[in-house]
Amino acid sequence: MRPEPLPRSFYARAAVDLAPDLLGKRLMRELDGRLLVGRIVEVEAYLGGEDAASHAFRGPTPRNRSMFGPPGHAYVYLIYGVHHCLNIVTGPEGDGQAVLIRALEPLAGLDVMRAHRGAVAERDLTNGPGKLCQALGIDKRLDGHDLCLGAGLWLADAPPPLEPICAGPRVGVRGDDAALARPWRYFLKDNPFVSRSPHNKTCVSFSIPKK
DNA sequence: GTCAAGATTAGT
DNA sequence: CTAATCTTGACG
Repeated sequence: MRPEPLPRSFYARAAVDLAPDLLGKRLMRELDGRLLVGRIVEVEAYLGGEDAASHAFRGPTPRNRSMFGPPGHAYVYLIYGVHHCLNIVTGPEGDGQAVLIRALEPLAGLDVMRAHRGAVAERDLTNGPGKLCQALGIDKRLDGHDLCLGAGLWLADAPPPLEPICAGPRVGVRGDDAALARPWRYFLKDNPFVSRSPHNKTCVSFSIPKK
């Protein structure tokens, strides 16, 4: 049976609220009749307006226009002209909020991921935003893709992670603006599939607020 | 039009 | 540390 896609209502809230909830969820990728599955272990929240590190900071452009569309869609862009990065659009339409998927724990279809990534260690298949896109065959053709259809690319529910959740500063974000230093990177403590970062040890413990 | 920097990665 | 080389914003 096919895992059902998470409903649009799941994505219709602030990125900083959704981001920690994405940890443990399954990222499903259907490619050439194969189902590739990864468990989300690391994410970063990016806001619109007040967040100078967000691509949405200066308003819509041809590249980032899908960020300003309805929640529950993908925002895929090319970084440094080389690597693709996958974001989940969140919040109200027009806000430009999104959550960057930074690392996965590979669960199924590892042979296909290896074919895309070459001869690397299993932990290096999907432990970075560019790496996981390459492993899952995600590129700009999926920019704007609706994640609520349950086809091609979508997210499926899963039990809450057993690992504690850590929060810390976002990777590769610099500047003087106060928002830039906010702990909007979330990852599973001591999970070996989290991308290597100097902040992995100096993390702030974090709990998902009860509903 | 030119130019530098960027939510990255693999390789000196 | 640097090259890979797409997208954007600052500038003339």
